[in-house]
Amino acid sequence: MVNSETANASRDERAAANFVRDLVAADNEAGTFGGRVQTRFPPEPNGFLHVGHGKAISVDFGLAAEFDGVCNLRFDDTNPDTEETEYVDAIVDDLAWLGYAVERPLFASDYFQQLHDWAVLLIDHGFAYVDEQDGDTISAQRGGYGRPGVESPFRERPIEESRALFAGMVAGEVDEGAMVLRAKIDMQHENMQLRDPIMYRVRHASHHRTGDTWHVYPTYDWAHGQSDAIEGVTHSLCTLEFQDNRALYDWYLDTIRAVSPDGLPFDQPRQTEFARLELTHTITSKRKLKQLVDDGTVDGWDDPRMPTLRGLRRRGYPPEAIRAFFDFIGVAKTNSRNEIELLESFVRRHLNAVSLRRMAVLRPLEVVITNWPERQVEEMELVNNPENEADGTRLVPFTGRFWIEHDDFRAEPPPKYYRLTPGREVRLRGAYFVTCTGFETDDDGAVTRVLVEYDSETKGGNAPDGRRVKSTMHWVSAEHAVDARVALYERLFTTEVPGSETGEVLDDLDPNSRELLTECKVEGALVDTPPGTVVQFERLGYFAHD
RNA sequence: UCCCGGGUCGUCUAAUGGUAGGACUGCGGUUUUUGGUGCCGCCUGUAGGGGUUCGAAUCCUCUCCCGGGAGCCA
Repeated sequence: MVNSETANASRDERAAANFVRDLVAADNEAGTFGGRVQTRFPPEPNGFLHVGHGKAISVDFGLAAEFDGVCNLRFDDTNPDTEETEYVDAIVDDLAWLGYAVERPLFASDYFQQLHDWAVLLIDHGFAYVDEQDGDTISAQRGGYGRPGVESPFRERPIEESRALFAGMVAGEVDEGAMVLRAKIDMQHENMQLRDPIMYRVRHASHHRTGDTWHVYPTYDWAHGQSDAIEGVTHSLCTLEFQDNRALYDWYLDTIRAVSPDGLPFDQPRQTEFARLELTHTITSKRKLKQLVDDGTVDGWDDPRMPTLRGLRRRGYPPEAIRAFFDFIGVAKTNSRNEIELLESFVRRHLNAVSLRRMAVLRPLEVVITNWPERQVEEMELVNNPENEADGTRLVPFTGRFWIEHDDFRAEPPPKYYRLTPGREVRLRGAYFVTCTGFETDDDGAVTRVLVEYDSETKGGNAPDGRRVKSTMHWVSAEHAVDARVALYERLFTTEVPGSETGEVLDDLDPNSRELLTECKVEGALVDTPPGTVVQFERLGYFAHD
């Protein structure tokens, strides 16, 4: 079950817009694909998945699950120059983390032979030809928007000649760039995608799966629709920039069907485009992310500041929250940019419901209870999760010397400051009321130690006489504090493109975009528990133990 | 310039010919053993002009604006 969230998914009674869902439902009603629903998620294994891919995954897998259908993970590994097995494994891993475990991924490269045979069929029927012009020439002949293209001088060459030349390409007898196989469609077509697109190019690179078996590799367009058809995909969902490719997608399938002795053994899949995810303050350009990794701005693809799925994972984003976010924002054709705050709100909502609370002091300031019995240690019972009683309580040691947050004391308080200040009584969470009786400073006047007196009648944080305090503060016993490294997210995005210390490498980022990385500081902290869990933390959002 | 998409609060999204609603953000209040959480409230929107209709965000029409498209990338 993919959509098993209850608390998180029901932010709005109404389902978010999902025109693809409506379309699939309509197809089912009309019996278009015999009630069958099959989708696919087709990443190229040339990098790590980021949050933008997450939406596509959610759409592809989520929709299939919703209609009791199937969603394949199919690697679009048609370009040996850029693809590596390392990425295949990482993508499978990220998918599983997001909640979509794939038992057996598929590969476009598994269809290379079939694709080749279909290409030969198209040649034989005069629908494809070998062009010996170079790339610049072909590009120039394609024409422009509103300007017709020019037909290649090789366009009308004899079928036998194209067939022999293509065989040579396949056999590895042709240099890279010397020839391509092109579909013969229409050089005057107003849709540029249909001006004799390239089906095969020569590459002598070793492919991550097929090794040196092939010397020709299919282009995206020639591979995609047929791969869908071979697998029995009914709904081929992709992003908006492929809208113009749909005509070609259909042309290839229609043409193969027309010239095949047996036709195609499946219903023709239908491509539908939806808007990709854009998030404010978030880079999803693979090139720019790679730049950040390569120049050491971040520690790697899984750096918590990265918008990659593995970055989000280390950042402590629960996959359930991410999926709930995707459900909420819906699927539409409108070009849109979601605010990162909306994603964060889902993260907070989820974390608030499930996180075990712990106290942690980031910038410690020592506090001494002057009337505390020497060497006395008490165990205070604190609630693990106020949102869920079942999470129980824990015992936290308390002594006469402890740390509080530096910001929680002010020698000279500004107006409306309710925390510790000379003469004021506050509550130490789950422990005692204490009243500030003084403080010590160093030569520069900086506060080094705060002195308080405690009221022994207020154990647990309640005064028998019913008096109240304006503020409750967290603390960690100095004697028992555990030193931890935590990844801290005070604000979940950066405010500006970094300055000189990291700025140079990012010159080609738009300096006005304010879209860079999530602000993330990895800091030392004194916590009341050993590392190991994601916990929510007062005022700061939340943190994850490193 | 040609083709294809798309325009509802600041943002995302409902309303498919019948009260323009929700969430996020922001602001204010309230509760609270963390200034968190919760709860309540406020703010702001149908790109524009014509038309059809008792009635239009919705249908027609013209205009404007935004996005994508001329890799041997995907």
